[in-house]
Amino acid sequence: MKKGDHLFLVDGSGYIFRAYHALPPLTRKSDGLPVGAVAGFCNMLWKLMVDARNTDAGVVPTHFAVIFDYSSKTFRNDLYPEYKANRSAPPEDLIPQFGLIREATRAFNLPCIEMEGYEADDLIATYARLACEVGGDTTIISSDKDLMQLVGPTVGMYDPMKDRQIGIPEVVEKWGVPPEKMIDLQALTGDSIDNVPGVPGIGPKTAALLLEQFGDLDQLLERAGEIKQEKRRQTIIDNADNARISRKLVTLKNDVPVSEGLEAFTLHEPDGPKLIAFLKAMEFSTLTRRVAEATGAEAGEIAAATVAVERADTAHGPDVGAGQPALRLSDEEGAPPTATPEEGRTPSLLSALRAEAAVAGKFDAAAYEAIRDLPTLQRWVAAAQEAGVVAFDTQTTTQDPMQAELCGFALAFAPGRAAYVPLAHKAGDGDLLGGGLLQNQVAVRDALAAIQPLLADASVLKILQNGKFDLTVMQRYGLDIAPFDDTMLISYVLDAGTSSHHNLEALSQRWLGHTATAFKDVTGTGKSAVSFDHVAVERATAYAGEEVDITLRLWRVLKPRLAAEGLVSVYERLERPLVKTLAAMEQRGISIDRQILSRLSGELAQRAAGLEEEVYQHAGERFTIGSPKQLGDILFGRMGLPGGTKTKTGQWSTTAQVLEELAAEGHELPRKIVDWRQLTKLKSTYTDALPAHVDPQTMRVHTSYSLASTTTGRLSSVEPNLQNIPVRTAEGRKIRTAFIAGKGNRLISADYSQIELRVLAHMANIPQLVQAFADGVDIHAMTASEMFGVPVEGMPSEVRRRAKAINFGIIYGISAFGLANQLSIAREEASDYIKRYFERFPGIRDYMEETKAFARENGYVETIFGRRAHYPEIRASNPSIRANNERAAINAPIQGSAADIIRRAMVRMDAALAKAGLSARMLLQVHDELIFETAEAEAEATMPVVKAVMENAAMPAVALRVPLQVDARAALNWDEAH
DNA sequence: ACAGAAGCTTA
DNA sequence: GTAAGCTTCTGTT
Repeated sequence: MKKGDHLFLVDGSGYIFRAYHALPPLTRKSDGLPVGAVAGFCNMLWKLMVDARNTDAGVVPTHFAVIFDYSSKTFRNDLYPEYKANRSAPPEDLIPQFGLIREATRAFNLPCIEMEGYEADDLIATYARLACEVGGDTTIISSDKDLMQLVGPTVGMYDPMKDRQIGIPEVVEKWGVPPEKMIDLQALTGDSIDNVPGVPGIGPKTAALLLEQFGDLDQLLERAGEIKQEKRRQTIIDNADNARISRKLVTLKNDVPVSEGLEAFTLHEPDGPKLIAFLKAMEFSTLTRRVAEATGAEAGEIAAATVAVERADTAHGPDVGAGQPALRLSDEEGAPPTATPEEGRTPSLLSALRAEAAVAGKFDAAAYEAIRDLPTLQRWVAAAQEAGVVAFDTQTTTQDPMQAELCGFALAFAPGRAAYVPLAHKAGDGDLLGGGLLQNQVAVRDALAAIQPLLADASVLKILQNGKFDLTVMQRYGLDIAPFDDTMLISYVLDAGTSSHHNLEALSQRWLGHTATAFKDVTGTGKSAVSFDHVAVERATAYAGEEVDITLRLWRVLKPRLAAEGLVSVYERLERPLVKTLAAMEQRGISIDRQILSRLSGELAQRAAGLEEEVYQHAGERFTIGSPKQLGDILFGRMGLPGGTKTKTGQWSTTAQVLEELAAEGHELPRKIVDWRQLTKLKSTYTDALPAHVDPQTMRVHTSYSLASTTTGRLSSVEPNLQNIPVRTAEGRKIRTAFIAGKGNRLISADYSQIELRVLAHMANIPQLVQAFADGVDIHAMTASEMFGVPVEGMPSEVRRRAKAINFGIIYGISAFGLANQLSIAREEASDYIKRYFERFPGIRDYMEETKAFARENGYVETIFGRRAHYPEIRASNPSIRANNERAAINAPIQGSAADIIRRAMVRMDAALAKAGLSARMLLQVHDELIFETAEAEAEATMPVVKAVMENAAMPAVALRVPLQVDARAALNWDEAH
């Protein structure tokens, strides 16, 4: 072990008890052998080995050992015979698991360390010290407070069950003292479980206070007479000896004469077949599958290990886990694997190795080459072709790919080996109109001709970051890019939810430990900003070279994780193919009628102005109506209306809901404010903003879809957002009439009916819901009928409305508070509804509880198609944060599965239309709706094809228990088609 | 010039 | 109660 290495020490004994008590259901193998703690232990080890770099610290172990207690008798019993004397025997069903857990450790190819006369904690202290002396770092896998005295600059702790790092600040936060004072604190507080006496009546808060005051235990005992509180003074004086003996008991021994050195802990690749044999013997099917996927082993071909388990009734000695392991694998233990070339590594180890190497790799901007002539470019193309993998990135005049003009492009075929090809950089300052083209640049036509064979070469994988941008730009210049990988999307598939940003800067920081040069630092900001073609070529080369170098290195780190974590098919089927599909949709754009919008804008302006005057009349003064602060002061301050709620910043809330309630009580002003807000919202966000987005060349509106900005797998739409065009009110729908088909064409809108409830019915497998969807009945009416016993025929609309709100609530991870809010009813009443619902649909409650448990266990949830959404705060101790995460975790598989289904439809759509001989073009996606434009004559023939693709989109990957239903309509504008 | 809060639009 | 993006106002840089 050397400087920079990282040692992981797992507190095996501590973990056994925690895993046992944290897993409520008694997990047993089919023969009745209890294995819950073993399962928890194996999952934890696997997660640590595969995912270590996902932790906040982003550390990867180079050395690894699992430490156990040998027996309950240690040198501490010589100091204090009562030490741990009142500890009761372990629970009966835990006893056989001690040996199994040691065997599990060996199956993982990890050293299993224990020593007579010492506790695991002493061994951990000793190894942490040894690692520190050779310059290495240590992470102790435990949350035991007894180990916190070891925390320091090179030693941290990690709690795998709460996914929490424990460093110096966390110790101070929890105990009020730094780690080096933990010994004195424990000496004062004692420990009833371990029978460490301490000083009676002194708890952690008081102990921290005293240590703060006196510095340390010796000072405290020496100057105890200075303590002001009489009773406290006396007990400390009386118990000084107890405190001293307690200190000896809690002080960990860091000089145990250990037999194994740190070299023995070097982390080896797990032996797939051996591990799988053990996991199969334990009947851990999920983990077996994961390990098989990650190690490339064929689980079906590996026989379960034969087991001989020492049962509780035959156990002997104080600690049944001690001594000989209770279980032997049938096959011989192989020799530890020696260093193997990279090609032989499993994906999980490969990605770990690469993550480590990537952090170590240095960036040198001066090493990037500016390609100034065609022969040099051709040499680079040849080198990239030879490498088979090349990162590619465009530099352009604007961020909008529909407007962007190419300034140059960059290539990298190995870490540190990057070049930039300036094509259109201009001379001097940007003020001078058309500041002439610089000399020594390859002509755009020549450069494109040179690069085209590379970008189209089927044997060369192009690595892009947010490839939709580069693909769109290059397609506008007539070039296609295939095949390609997209590092942004790989990161999104792996880490949706763990991190909200998958842009180059964030990924570089996280995975390479490298702060990427900011775009703004190159082009300037605000008024003085210039477009990239006005950046000096040398500077541009440093920037563009760095970007593409980062992209290539990220790919090397992230790509193997897809296989290691079983996410290849999500990436290859749901993400990567959508890049091309969306690029095409964005380039097509949609036609809008600017006259309609401009006329609407005028009307809205007039009506808003009229309302504005009336508002001033009623208020008795002129003020900024759009300022909630001023409005709140006038309504609830000066006018003295009964104010309802305050916002979290203490301002009066003036939401539409509050104003509507006031209006219902007969106040006129709030009504006018609500109306004014609606009109100005429509005007500013839609009628005025949309025309500004019409592309001068195409005369159409081109939105941009973001593939990686939601946690659940939905797309989002920006600049402009075409996924929130009004529809609910008549006034708002007028906006939709401005979205029109081109001359001689029709728009087709096709939307899924109740897709999320159908997904829920499938996932939770609820008989009544499945039947209702099979029968094609009104699902909300059916729900109401089940809940309230009201027949569907002649059902009052209010009853159905309530059931509908509950159905939506279920999808959103229902709470009584939220449902009460939605229906404007008392929370108790909402609570009753929910109770009644769960009585009628107990499977839904089970499903929700199982989803929460899965999320707590794994930190993420999965869609039907295997997409993951991470909720790292699901185990937060703050009940509000935890509840928020639980609701989100319940919603994500439902919303995400629906998102996956429409993604699958979109990926297949263009080919299906082409195959049917139809010319319809897919233009927009609004979560459960697709908008097409087609020739009028083909509209009728197009709809059944679209419907079929959408309704069968889950197949063949998943056969849903319920049919999907799609409604399609054709019309001249979006309002009528919808 | 930018950031956060409040509010409103969609599925 | 889920998931988003955009505009306005307001206070800070």
